[in-house]
This record gives sequence, C-alpha cells and structure tokens, in this order.
Amino acid sequence: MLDLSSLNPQQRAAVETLRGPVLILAGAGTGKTRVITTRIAHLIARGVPPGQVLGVTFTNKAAREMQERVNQLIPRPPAANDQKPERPTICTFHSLCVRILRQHIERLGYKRNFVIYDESEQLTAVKKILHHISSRAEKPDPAAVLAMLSRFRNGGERAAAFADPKIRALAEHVRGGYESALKACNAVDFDDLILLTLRLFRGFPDALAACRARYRHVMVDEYQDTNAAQFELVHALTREHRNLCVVGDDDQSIYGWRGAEIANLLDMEKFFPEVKVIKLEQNYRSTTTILKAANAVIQHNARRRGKSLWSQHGIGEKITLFAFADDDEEARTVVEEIEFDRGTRRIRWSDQAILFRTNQQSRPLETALRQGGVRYHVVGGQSFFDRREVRDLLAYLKVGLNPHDDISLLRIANVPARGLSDATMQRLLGASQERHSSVFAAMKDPQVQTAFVAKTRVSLASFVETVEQARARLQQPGTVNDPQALRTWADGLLTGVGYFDELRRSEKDPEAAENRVRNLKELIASLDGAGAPGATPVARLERFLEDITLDTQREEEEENHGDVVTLITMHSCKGLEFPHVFIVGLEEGLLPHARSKVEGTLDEERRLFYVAITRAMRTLKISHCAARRKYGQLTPCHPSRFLQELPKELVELAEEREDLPMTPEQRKEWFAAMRATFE
DNA sequence: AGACACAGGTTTTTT
DNA sequence: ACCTGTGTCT
Repeated sequence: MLDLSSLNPQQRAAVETLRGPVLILAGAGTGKTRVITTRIAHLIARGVPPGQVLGVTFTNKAAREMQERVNQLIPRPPAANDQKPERPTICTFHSLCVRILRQHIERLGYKRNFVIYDESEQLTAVKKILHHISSRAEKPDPAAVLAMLSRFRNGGERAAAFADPKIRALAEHVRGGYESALKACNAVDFDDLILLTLRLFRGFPDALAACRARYRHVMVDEYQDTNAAQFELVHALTREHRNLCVVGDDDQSIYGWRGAEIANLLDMEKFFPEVKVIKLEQNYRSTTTILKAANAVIQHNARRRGKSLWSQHGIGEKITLFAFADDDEEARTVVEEIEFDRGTRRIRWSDQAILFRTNQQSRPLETALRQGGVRYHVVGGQSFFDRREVRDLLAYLKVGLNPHDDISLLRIANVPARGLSDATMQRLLGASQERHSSVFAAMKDPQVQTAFVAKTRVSLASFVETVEQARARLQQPGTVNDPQALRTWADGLLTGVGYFDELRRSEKDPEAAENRVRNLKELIASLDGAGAPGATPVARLERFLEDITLDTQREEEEENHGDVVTLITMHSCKGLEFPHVFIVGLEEGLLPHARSKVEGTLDEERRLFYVAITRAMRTLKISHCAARRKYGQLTPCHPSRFLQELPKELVELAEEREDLPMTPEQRKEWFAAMRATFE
C-alpha cells in the first residue's frame, strides 16, 4: 500500500481527492511534483487501470521526471503473460496530440507521415509568403508576424490587442497562405498539433469519444501556462467525466507573452463550479527570510489567488543588496563573491546560480568568470539544433522521408552548391505555386523543365535523381533487420552529395570544421537508437525526427555535470533551485523590462522577480547598477521599483569595498592570491 | 558563388 | 557592441 504518512495535510488532501475537478495551487518549492506523482500512484492503487491515467506537462524534462518518479511508486505488474503491462500516459501537450494525430490525421486531409515544422521552419515559411506579398514600402519583421499569427491561431485575442496594428493586419493577411503552404507540404507546426486535434474532436465525435474513454483521469501540470487552445483540449477530454486535476501557481505565470492565459487557472470555478481547491503553502526549499521577501513582493499584484509561503527552515541570512557603478563592476564582484564563498565557506560552484532578465546580460558575466578562472555553464541560448549543419542534416533526412516538404527541400537544394541558384529556385517555387504542387513535383514536371537552360536542366535532373535514389535506398526491404541501416543510409547520403567535404571547405578554421563534422557524425550515429528496434527504417526515421523536433533540450543536460556555476535567465529558471542565488540587473528598464510598460504587463514582470527570488534555498544576493552598457553605449540606470517592495528588515546593504584591480592580469593574480589564502 | 561593406535592430522561449 | 540580412563587386 502507498505510504502517505510523510505528506503534509494539504499534500495529503490533494493526493486523496481522486474524483471530480481539483485545483492544486502549488506555490514554489511546495513539493508539487511529489504530489502529482503520488496522486497518480494513489489512483492506480485504488484500482484505476494505469492506462486510464493521463498526465500532461509542458516540457519533456518535466514529463521524464514525472514518468520516472511514478515508475518508482507503482508496483511493477507481473511480467508474466505476453501482453504489455499498461502504464499511465505522461507526456507533453504536443506529444499527446502527435499520438492522437498519427492515428486520425488522414481524416483531416493530411497524410499519416506528416512532418512537424519547428520555429525556424515556420519562420522560413512566413518569410516566403511575406516576400510573395512584397509590401515594398516597409520591411516587416517576420518573427513578429509569426508570433502574432500564433496568437491569432491560438485564440489569444486579448493579448493581441496591444500589438502593432500593422503587424496584426499582416498576420491576418498571411494566415491563409501560411496554413495552405504548410498543408501543401504535409507539414504541421507546433500550434497545429493542438489545433488539428481540436478540429478532429469537433469534426469526428467518435475520435473524441475514444479519447475520453481512454483517459478517464487527467492531470495537467503548470496549468497557469495553458493557452486558449490547450484549455479547450483539456475541456474536451474532461467536460463529461470531470476527473480533471490541474496543478499550477498563478504567481508563477510568466509566459503570458506567448499566449498563456492565467485566467484559465484563476477562473477555474467558471467551468468547474464544484472544483475542490487545495493550497500548498508549506515550502521545503527556502529560508523564512527569502519567503517573506517573495510574499511581500507578490502581494503588490492585484488579481491573484491569495497564497502565502512559509517554511520550517529558519530565518537564515539576510538578503544582500549591492549597488554597482556599472555592469563590469557588477560582473567582477559577483565572481569575487562566488570565490569568497568558495574560500571561506566551502561553497561549491555548482551551488551558485546567477539569474538575469535578458540573455545579453550574460556576456560581461561570462567574461568575468573566465578571467577569474571559474567554470560555468549558460542554460539556454543558442541550441545545438540551431546550428547550420545540424539544420541541413535534418532537412536532408526530412526530404528523404518526404520530398514534397518544400521548406526542407529548398534548404538543401543548393547545399552544397549544385547549380541550382537562387533564381532557379525562385522560378521553381513560382511554378509550384501556379500548379498547386510541391517544388519537388515541379522539378519533375517536363513542362517546367523546358523553361530552363540545358545546364540547369541537367542539374535539376541530377538532383531529382539523388533524392529518388536516397528514398529508394531508405525503403529497401532488406534493411529492416539491420540496426545500423539508418546511420549507414544517412552517412552515405551526406557523403554522396559531398556535404562533409563542403563543410570542411567552407570553414576557415580546420579545427572548427572537424568539430562540426564530428557533431554531425555523432548525431547520425544516434539514428541507430531511434524508434522501436525491428521497425522499418522509414518508421524509425519518422520517430527520430519527431523526437528531435519535440524535444530539443534532450542532449543539453550533459553539460550540467561537474562543479560549475549556472548562468540562467529568470524565465528558464522556473522549476529549478539553487542553494545560493545572485539576481543581477534589478533596474528599471530591465526588470521591469522597458517593453512591459508599453504592453502593460508589469504584473508579469513582478511574477518574474518572484520566481527568481523563490529559486534561492539559503542565500540571496541582488544587485543593480548606476550605469550599464546598452548597445555599446554606457547608459544611466535607476534601481528597479521592485526593490522598494522588499521589506527593509530582510535586506542588508553590501559593504563598500576597496576597488578591485582592473586589468585582467592583475585580477588573475588577485584571485590566485585569494585562493592561496584559503588553501 | 563568395567576399566584403553597410544598414538596422536589438526580451523573455517551449513545443 | 554585435549580429543579421541585404546589396555590390569581383
């Protein structure tokens, strides 16, 4: 039997409320994941078939963690009879929808092997349409149009109201073309995954009925981050049986700018009047000082479900407030503090985190850390999958699967150069639009071919041949039982087209070139592990691409190992905790960000500060500067208004220090001397 | 096609 | 300051 005795009364109530709608308001550090996983285990212990339990998260990381912890809690079913033991479904919104769509999407006029476009592919599609529309007067920002498009499609009308009317108009204008362009490529984007599932449910009640019957108990994590479409999806599944348990924290809603509707959580009673609300307020992470500060700050927000964190961890140290002359001094002193803590209090680098509002703030910090000889890693930022060569490889793989995927085809058509110039591709694109066909189909069309000079026709024919051969080899029946078939295929494809040679040639630095090649080879090697063993190479490749598109962070955790300081934005630190936290750049214009004043999202900026504060377990240091280098210019700054919301008695000002040596050499010596002192 | 110069625009980010 | 996209020249 499941042991609930170590839970506090609120946690226990949450775990034991098994039927009907439940809202668990889980403050930062209140054992949320533990409650969710224990509740799932409890459902199963009380006789709910595991297969009827659905847990939905936003990130793959959260899904993995939950999956693991649930597995530890529920007894392994006897592995006897050859039928697979049922497990609860714990996955992200998007992978849930992929599962549903892989079964039913043909009813919506897509082919079952649809590809999923990631953001850069979406952007390419938008750019192409904007180009086509060709509003010569001004050059619109495609990223802004795409963001607005996403808002519209997800039903975030309210949020879109503040936006630039030009962008709005453009987004509305582009919408039709964008949607049909993707559909023509048999491609769906992240939003489509949710929206098409909704369309499926509306158009085909039997599909909805099947999903309702399958998922009788639904839990949703980070509910404050759901957008209108996700909200509808959850409601479609649970409206009837009403076994919906949502977990979240309105005070930690920091993704409004990308469509999250905090109202979904605040107005839960509107749709589920009988909802049972449970507040988790006992925090197991931070000192009382830190929690008092967090409570005081967040109380300045108007519309919220009241909640007040407390803990038994004692008062702890006061919050230290630093005032610096500029961002360089800030960075240097942060490093000095880290090294001082390490020397005097044996605090490891890995117990320290530096939090900032914008990514560009990491630059001076990184410089100072490197000069001080401190190991660090930056969370987020440029992803492995944004690298040019990785995108090229993925495009090749996608074309192998589906040559009618225009975005991928256009990406690789002339990489490496094979005589298909931009002009040629533009004409092909035009021809494909006239014919309502894919670019690849246009390439094969004899009528289209006659429009090109002989040399180009040869290049075209040879490219078409390359693609078709690659596809034929991928589908060869003999390769089913070779676990390395995919790797061999992909490596052969890239080698055959001369991609590796091109990569080596185009990179000046030979070492960097080898690095890129090695990265690619490793990624190709990982194809071996894709999909179910014994499945066809096509199926395994589909699975591989799906996993990569839906889970871009998966490899990045390896760098997390070892004794290194964490540099992270306030947005990506949600869900994490660190013994010692430094929040830098508490200035008007940065936090709250200048843009938030225009957009009227001051509340969300305050929540961001709240999230940052509540990451700290033991000590918290906060700093602001009198001036900061912005776009190359030293600009004066004023302390953030949020600093005044910190109760005075919880804060102490950092002592003035004598100036540190300024040149890098002197500073290195200074740090060496300090280290020597503590040895 | 590739190298170079110039203009413009700089929040947050997962799937 | 720095990165991206675009335009021009070879």
